[in-house]
Amino acid sequence: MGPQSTEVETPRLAAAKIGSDVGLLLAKLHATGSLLNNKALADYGLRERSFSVLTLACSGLEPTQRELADFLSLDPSQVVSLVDDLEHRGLVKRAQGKQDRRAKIIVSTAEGRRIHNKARAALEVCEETQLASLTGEENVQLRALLKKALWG
Amino acid sequence: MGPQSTEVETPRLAAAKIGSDVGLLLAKLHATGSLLNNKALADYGLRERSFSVLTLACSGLEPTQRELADFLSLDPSQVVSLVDDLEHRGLVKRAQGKQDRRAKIIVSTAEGRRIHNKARAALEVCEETQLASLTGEENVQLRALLKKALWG
DNA sequence: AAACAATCGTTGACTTTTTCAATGATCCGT
DNA sequence: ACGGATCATTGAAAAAGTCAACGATTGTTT
Repeated sequence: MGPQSTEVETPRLAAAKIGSDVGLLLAKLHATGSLLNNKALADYGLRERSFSVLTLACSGLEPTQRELADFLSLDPSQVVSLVDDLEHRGLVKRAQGKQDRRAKIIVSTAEGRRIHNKARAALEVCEETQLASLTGEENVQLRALLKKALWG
Repeated sequence: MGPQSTEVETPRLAAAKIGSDVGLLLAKLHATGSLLNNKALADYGLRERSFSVLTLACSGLEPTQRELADFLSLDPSQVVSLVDDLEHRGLVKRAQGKQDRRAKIIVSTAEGRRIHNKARAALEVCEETQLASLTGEENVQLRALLKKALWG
Protein backbone atom coordinates (compact mmCIF):
# COMPACT_ATOMS: atom_id res chain seq x y z
CA MET A 1 0.00 0.00 0.00
CA GLY A 2 1.03 3.53 -0.54
CA PRO A 3 2.73 5.91 1.79
CA GLN A 4 -0.27 7.66 3.25
CA SER A 5 -0.11 8.68 6.85
CA THR A 6 -2.72 7.79 9.41
CA GLU A 7 -4.41 11.16 9.06
CA VAL A 8 -8.03 11.07 8.06
CA GLU A 9 -8.81 13.63 5.42
CA THR A 10 -11.77 13.85 3.13
CA PRO A 11 -10.08 14.15 -0.21
CA ARG A 12 -11.44 16.24 -2.99
CA LEU A 13 -11.62 13.16 -5.22
CA ALA A 14 -14.02 11.32 -2.95
CA ALA A 15 -16.73 13.34 -4.63
CA ALA A 16 -16.30 11.40 -7.84
CA LYS A 17 -18.67 8.61 -8.73
CA ILE A 18 -15.85 6.19 -8.05
CA GLY A 19 -16.19 7.13 -4.41
CA SER A 20 -19.11 4.71 -4.32
CA ASP A 21 -17.35 1.87 -6.10
CA VAL A 22 -17.42 -1.07 -3.71
CA GLY A 23 -14.13 -2.44 -5.00
CA LEU A 24 -12.35 0.82 -4.33
CA LEU A 25 -13.94 1.32 -0.93
CA LEU A 26 -12.86 -2.14 0.11
CA ALA A 27 -9.36 -1.55 -1.21
CA LYS A 28 -8.99 1.73 0.65
CA LEU A 29 -10.39 0.55 3.94
CA HIS A 30 -8.32 -2.59 3.69
CA ALA A 31 -5.19 -0.59 2.91
CA THR A 32 -5.50 1.86 5.77
CA GLY A 33 -6.55 -0.90 8.11
CA SER A 34 -3.59 -3.09 7.24
CA LEU A 35 -1.28 -0.21 7.88
CA LEU A 36 -2.66 0.32 11.36
CA ASN A 37 -2.93 -3.38 12.15
CA ASN A 38 0.61 -4.19 11.10
CA LYS A 39 1.88 -1.27 13.10
CA ALA A 40 0.04 -2.51 16.18
CA LEU A 41 1.17 -6.10 15.67
CA ALA A 42 4.81 -5.16 15.16
CA ASP A 43 5.23 -4.99 18.94
CA TYR A 44 4.67 -8.74 19.02
CA GLY A 45 6.72 -9.59 15.93
CA LEU A 46 3.55 -10.36 14.02
CA ARG A 47 1.87 -9.11 10.90
CA GLU A 48 -1.74 -9.46 9.79
CA ARG A 49 -1.16 -12.80 8.19
CA SER A 50 0.96 -14.44 10.81
CA PHE A 51 -1.59 -13.20 13.34
CA SER A 52 -4.37 -14.85 11.36
CA VAL A 53 -2.48 -18.12 11.26
CA LEU A 54 -1.78 -17.89 14.97
CA THR A 55 -5.42 -17.17 15.66
CA LEU A 56 -6.57 -20.24 13.77
CA ALA A 57 -3.88 -22.28 15.48
CA CYS A 58 -5.28 -21.11 18.83
CA SER A 59 -8.87 -21.77 17.84
CA GLY A 60 -8.97 -25.45 18.67
CA LEU A 61 -10.13 -26.21 15.14
CA GLU A 62 -6.84 -27.90 14.30
CA PRO A 63 -6.59 -26.53 10.78
CA THR A 64 -4.42 -28.14 8.16
CA GLN A 65 -2.11 -25.98 6.10
CA ARG A 66 -4.31 -26.53 3.10
CA GLU A 67 -7.32 -25.24 5.02
CA LEU A 68 -5.32 -22.22 6.11
CA ALA A 69 -4.36 -21.52 2.52
CA ASP A 70 -7.96 -21.78 1.33
CA PHE A 71 -9.42 -19.75 4.17
CA LEU A 72 -6.83 -16.99 4.02
CA SER A 73 -6.73 -16.91 0.22
CA LEU A 74 -3.03 -17.71 0.14
CA ASP A 75 -0.83 -19.95 -1.94
CA PRO A 76 0.15 -23.10 -0.03
CA SER A 77 3.80 -22.09 -0.30
CA GLN A 78 3.03 -18.86 1.51
CA VAL A 79 1.50 -20.82 4.36
CA VAL A 80 4.70 -22.82 4.60
CA SER A 81 6.66 -19.61 5.17
CA LEU A 82 4.22 -18.26 7.72
CA VAL A 83 4.13 -21.49 9.69
CA ASP A 84 7.91 -21.86 9.47
CA ASP A 85 8.32 -18.46 11.05
CA LEU A 86 5.81 -19.06 13.83
CA GLU A 87 7.21 -22.49 14.51
CA HIS A 88 10.81 -21.26 14.74
CA ARG A 89 9.63 -18.79 17.33
CA GLY A 90 7.90 -21.50 19.32
CA LEU A 91 4.41 -20.08 18.96
CA VAL A 92 3.03 -22.93 16.92
CA LYS A 93 3.88 -26.48 16.02
CA ARG A 94 3.10 -28.90 13.24
CA ALA A 95 1.32 -32.10 14.17
CA GLN A 96 0.56 -35.04 11.97
CA GLY A 97 -2.90 -35.16 10.45
CA LYS A 98 -5.19 -37.67 12.05
CA GLN A 99 -7.05 -39.20 9.16
CA ASP A 100 -4.56 -38.01 6.53
CA ARG A 101 -0.89 -38.45 7.19
CA ARG A 102 0.04 -36.15 4.34
CA ALA A 103 -1.62 -33.20 6.06
CA LYS A 104 -0.02 -31.23 8.87
CA ILE A 105 -2.21 -29.81 11.60
CA ILE A 106 -1.16 -26.47 13.06
CA VAL A 107 -1.61 -26.10 16.80
CA SER A 108 -0.55 -23.35 19.16
CA THR A 109 1.91 -23.66 22.01
CA ALA A 110 1.31 -22.14 25.43
CA GLU A 111 3.64 -19.30 24.48
CA GLY A 112 1.74 -18.88 21.24
CA ARG A 113 -1.52 -18.46 23.11
CA ARG A 114 0.11 -15.97 25.45
CA ILE A 115 1.36 -13.81 22.60
CA HIS A 116 -1.91 -14.19 20.76
CA ASN A 117 -3.94 -12.85 23.67
CA LYS A 118 -1.80 -9.76 23.90
CA ALA A 119 -1.80 -9.19 20.17
CA ARG A 120 -5.54 -9.67 19.94
CA ALA A 121 -6.12 -7.03 22.59
CA ALA A 122 -3.90 -4.61 20.71
CA LEU A 123 -5.75 -5.32 17.49
CA GLU A 124 -9.12 -4.66 19.07
CA VAL A 125 -8.00 -1.21 20.10
CA CYS A 126 -6.72 -0.77 16.59
CA GLU A 127 -10.02 -1.68 14.99
CA GLU A 128 -11.91 0.64 17.29
CA THR A 129 -9.66 3.41 16.12
CA GLN A 130 -10.19 2.63 12.48
CA LEU A 131 -13.96 2.37 12.81
CA ALA A 132 -14.24 5.31 15.18
CA SER A 133 -16.62 7.06 12.79
CA LEU A 134 -19.16 4.26 13.16
CA THR A 135 -21.53 3.81 16.04
CA GLY A 136 -21.47 0.55 17.93
CA GLU A 137 -24.49 -0.67 16.03
CA GLU A 138 -23.05 0.30 12.67
CA ASN A 139 -19.91 -1.56 13.59
CA VAL A 140 -21.92 -4.71 14.15
CA GLN A 141 -23.88 -4.09 10.96
CA LEU A 142 -20.72 -3.76 8.92
CA ARG A 143 -19.36 -7.07 10.18
CA ALA A 144 -22.66 -8.78 9.46
CA LEU A 145 -22.86 -7.40 5.93
CA LEU A 146 -19.29 -8.40 5.13
CA LYS A 147 -19.89 -11.89 6.41
CA LYS A 148 -23.11 -12.23 4.50
CA ALA A 149 -21.48 -10.98 1.31
CA LEU A 150 -18.73 -13.54 1.75
CA TRP A 151 -20.66 -16.65 2.68
CA GLY A 152 -24.32 -15.84 2.35
CA MET B 1 -4.19 -13.19 -3.78
CA GLY B 2 -4.24 -16.89 -3.62
CA PRO B 3 -5.43 -19.39 -6.12
CA GLN B 4 -8.98 -19.79 -4.98
CA SER B 5 -11.66 -20.30 -7.57
CA THR B 6 -14.81 -18.25 -7.75
CA GLU B 7 -16.79 -20.90 -5.94
CA VAL B 8 -18.50 -19.77 -2.76
CA GLU B 9 -18.05 -22.25 0.01
CA THR B 10 -18.55 -21.79 3.72
CA PRO B 11 -15.31 -23.10 5.08
CA ARG B 12 -15.06 -24.95 8.32
CA LEU B 13 -12.68 -22.31 9.65
CA ALA B 14 -15.18 -19.50 9.30
CA ALA B 15 -16.55 -20.67 12.62
CA ALA B 16 -13.48 -19.38 14.40
CA LYS B 17 -13.57 -16.06 16.18
CA ILE B 18 -11.35 -14.68 13.46
CA GLY B 19 -14.28 -15.04 11.13
CA SER B 20 -15.55 -11.79 12.65
CA ASP B 21 -12.28 -9.90 12.40
CA VAL B 22 -12.96 -6.83 10.30
CA GLY B 23 -9.45 -6.81 8.88
CA LEU B 24 -9.76 -10.35 7.62
CA LEU B 25 -13.27 -9.86 6.27
CA LEU B 26 -12.11 -6.84 4.32
CA ALA B 27 -9.09 -8.70 3.03
CA LYS B 28 -11.13 -11.65 1.86
CA LEU B 29 -13.90 -9.68 0.22
CA HIS B 30 -11.34 -7.43 -1.41
CA ALA B 31 -9.37 -10.44 -2.65
CA THR B 32 -12.29 -12.25 -4.23
CA GLY B 33 -13.64 -9.01 -5.61
CA SER B 34 -10.35 -8.05 -7.23
CA LEU B 35 -10.21 -11.42 -8.90
CA LEU B 36 -13.63 -10.97 -10.44
CA ASN B 37 -13.11 -7.33 -11.31
CA ASN B 38 -9.78 -7.87 -13.01
CA LYS B 39 -11.25 -10.72 -14.98
CA ALA B 40 -14.11 -8.52 -16.12
CA LEU B 41 -11.82 -5.61 -16.96
CA ALA B 42 -9.38 -7.75 -18.92
CA ASP B 43 -11.66 -7.48 -21.96
CA TYR B 44 -10.81 -3.80 -22.09
CA GLY B 45 -7.12 -4.12 -21.30
CA LEU B 46 -7.70 -2.66 -17.86
CA ARG B 47 -7.18 -3.74 -14.29
CA GLU B 48 -8.73 -2.41 -11.09
CA ARG B 49 -6.14 0.29 -10.71
CA SER B 50 -5.94 1.51 -14.25
CA PHE B 51 -9.72 1.56 -14.24
CA SER B 52 -9.71 3.71 -11.13
CA VAL B 53 -7.27 6.12 -12.70
CA LEU B 54 -9.33 6.23 -15.86
CA THR B 55 -12.49 6.86 -13.84
CA LEU B 56 -10.94 9.79 -12.04
CA ALA B 57 -9.60 11.09 -15.33
CA CYS B 58 -13.15 10.96 -16.72
CA SER B 59 -14.67 12.59 -13.66
CA GLY B 60 -14.03 16.18 -14.64
CA LEU B 61 -12.21 16.74 -11.36
CA GLU B 62 -8.89 17.12 -13.14
CA PRO B 63 -6.86 15.21 -10.56
CA THR B 64 -3.11 15.61 -10.28
CA GLN B 65 -0.96 12.51 -10.04
CA ARG B 66 -0.26 13.29 -6.43
CA GLU B 67 -3.97 13.37 -5.69
CA LEU B 68 -4.38 10.07 -7.48
CA ALA B 69 -1.60 8.55 -5.41
CA ASP B 70 -3.13 9.78 -2.16
CA PHE B 71 -6.66 8.81 -3.04
CA LEU B 72 -5.80 5.37 -4.35
CA SER B 73 -3.26 4.66 -1.61
CA LEU B 74 -0.46 4.20 -4.11
CA ASP B 75 3.15 5.26 -4.31
CA PRO B 76 3.61 8.18 -6.72
CA SER B 77 5.89 6.04 -8.87
CA GLN B 78 3.11 3.53 -9.32
CA VAL B 79 0.85 6.28 -10.61
CA VAL B 80 3.51 7.16 -13.17
CA SER B 81 3.36 3.62 -14.53
CA LEU B 82 -0.41 3.51 -14.61
CA VAL B 83 -0.69 6.87 -16.37
CA ASP B 84 2.10 5.95 -18.78
CA ASP B 85 0.18 2.88 -19.82
CA LEU B 86 -3.13 4.68 -20.25
CA GLU B 87 -1.47 7.53 -22.09
CA HIS B 88 0.34 5.24 -24.52
CA ARG B 89 -3.00 3.72 -25.37
CA GLY B 90 -4.54 7.11 -25.95
CA LEU B 91 -7.13 6.85 -23.19
CA VAL B 92 -5.72 9.66 -21.10
CA LYS B 93 -3.36 12.56 -21.41
CA ARG B 94 -1.22 14.64 -19.11
CA ALA B 95 -1.93 18.35 -18.98
CA GLN B 96 0.02 21.00 -17.18
CA GLY B 97 -1.24 21.98 -13.76
CA LYS B 98 -2.98 25.31 -13.69
CA GLN B 99 -1.80 26.88 -10.48
CA ASP B 100 1.16 24.55 -10.10
CA ARG B 101 3.37 23.87 -13.07
CA ARG B 102 5.09 20.99 -11.33
CA ALA B 103 1.85 19.05 -11.16
CA LYS B 104 0.39 17.13 -14.07
CA ILE B 105 -3.35 16.96 -14.46
CA ILE B 106 -4.76 13.73 -15.86
CA VAL B 107 -7.66 14.11 -18.25
CA SER B 108 -9.46 11.56 -20.38
CA THR B 109 -9.60 11.47 -24.15
CA ALA B 110 -12.78 10.76 -26.08
CA GLU B 111 -11.56 7.22 -26.63
CA GLY B 112 -10.82 6.96 -22.92
CA ARG B 113 -14.38 7.89 -22.06
CA ARG B 114 -15.68 5.39 -24.59
CA ILE B 115 -13.69 2.55 -23.09
CA HIS B 116 -14.52 3.70 -19.60
CA ASN B 117 -18.26 3.54 -20.21
CA LYS B 118 -18.02 -0.01 -21.45
CA ALA B 119 -15.74 -1.09 -18.64
CA ARG B 120 -17.93 0.53 -16.03
CA ALA B 121 -20.95 -1.35 -17.26
CA ALA B 122 -19.04 -4.62 -17.09
CA LEU B 123 -17.90 -3.82 -13.57
CA GLU B 124 -21.41 -3.11 -12.39
CA VAL B 125 -22.51 -6.55 -13.47
CA CYS B 126 -19.46 -7.89 -11.72
CA GLU B 127 -20.27 -6.19 -8.43
CA GLU B 128 -23.84 -7.41 -8.56
CA THR B 129 -22.48 -10.91 -8.87
CA GLN B 130 -20.14 -10.51 -5.96
CA LEU B 131 -22.78 -9.02 -3.70
CA ALA B 132 -25.51 -11.35 -4.86
CA SER B 133 -26.06 -12.54 -1.30
CA LEU B 134 -27.10 -9.06 -0.23
CA THR B 135 -30.46 -7.47 -0.82
CA GLY B 136 -30.61 -4.18 -2.67
CA GLU B 137 -30.98 -2.32 0.58
CA GLU B 138 -28.10 -4.14 2.21
CA ASN B 139 -25.99 -3.30 -0.80
CA VAL B 140 -26.68 0.39 -0.27
CA GLN B 141 -26.06 0.01 3.45
CA LEU B 142 -22.69 -1.59 2.88
CA ARG B 143 -21.55 1.21 0.62
CA ALA B 144 -22.72 3.81 3.13
CA LEU B 145 -20.95 2.13 6.01
CA LEU B 146 -17.70 1.79 4.11
CA LYS B 147 -17.83 5.43 3.11
CA LYS B 148 -18.61 6.53 6.62
CA ALA B 149 -15.79 4.42 8.03
CA LEU B 150 -13.41 6.00 5.56
CA TRP B 151 -14.30 9.65 5.76
CA GLY B 152 -16.81 10.03 8.52
C1' DA C 1 -3.76 -56.36 -4.82
C1' DA C 2 -1.62 -53.64 -8.20
C1' DA C 3 -1.71 -49.74 -10.86
C1' DC C 4 -3.31 -45.17 -11.38
C1' DA C 5 -4.50 -40.60 -10.65
C1' DA C 6 -5.13 -37.00 -7.11
C1' DT C 7 -3.78 -34.38 -2.92
C1' DC C 8 -0.64 -32.57 0.80
C1' DG C 9 3.37 -29.95 2.08
C1' DT C 10 7.65 -28.33 0.42
C1' DT C 11 11.16 -26.35 -2.53
C1' DG C 12 12.98 -23.36 -5.89
C1' DA C 13 12.59 -20.42 -9.88
C1' DC C 14 10.33 -16.81 -11.88
C1' DT C 15 7.40 -12.65 -12.28
C1' DT C 16 5.02 -8.93 -10.38
C1' DT C 17 4.37 -5.52 -6.92
C1' DT C 18 5.94 -2.56 -3.43
C1' DT C 19 9.16 0.40 -1.31
C1' DC C 20 12.59 3.84 -1.19
C1' DA C 21 16.19 7.19 -2.27
C1' DA C 22 17.81 10.44 -5.59
C1' DT C 23 16.93 14.05 -9.23
C1' DG C 24 15.41 18.29 -11.91
C1' DA C 25 11.77 21.49 -12.05
C1' DT C 26 8.83 24.44 -9.65
C1' DC C 27 6.60 26.58 -5.69
C1' DC C 28 6.42 29.08 -1.29
C1' DG C 29 7.96 31.80 2.67
C1' DT C 30 11.33 34.87 4.32
C1' DA D 1 16.96 36.05 -4.16
C1' DC D 2 17.64 32.36 -1.15
C1' DG D 3 16.37 27.90 1.23
C1' DG D 4 13.35 24.47 2.08
C1' DA D 5 9.45 21.91 0.46
C1' DT D 6 6.65 19.53 -3.14
C1' DC D 7 5.80 17.51 -7.83
C1' DA D 8 6.71 13.85 -11.29
C1' DT D 9 10.07 10.68 -12.64
C1' DT D 10 13.70 7.22 -12.61
C1' DG D 11 16.01 3.23 -11.15
C1' DA D 12 17.40 -0.07 -7.71
C1' DA D 13 16.36 -3.01 -3.92
C1' DA D 14 13.11 -5.67 -1.16
C1' DA D 15 8.91 -8.11 -0.64
C1' DA D 16 5.07 -10.64 -2.24
C1' DG D 17 2.80 -13.41 -5.43
C1' DT D 18 2.71 -17.20 -8.99
C1' DC D 19 3.78 -21.55 -10.68
C1' DA D 20 5.71 -26.08 -11.76
C1' DA D 21 7.92 -30.07 -9.89
C1' DC D 22 8.86 -33.47 -6.22
C1' DG D 23 8.31 -37.28 -2.48
C1' DA D 24 4.95 -39.06 0.43
C1' DT D 25 0.46 -40.53 1.04
C1' DT D 26 -4.38 -41.19 -0.15
C1' DG D 27 -8.37 -42.83 -2.70
C1' DT D 28 -9.98 -45.12 -6.90
C1' DT D 29 -10.03 -48.31 -10.70
C1' DT D 30 -9.15 -52.43 -12.57
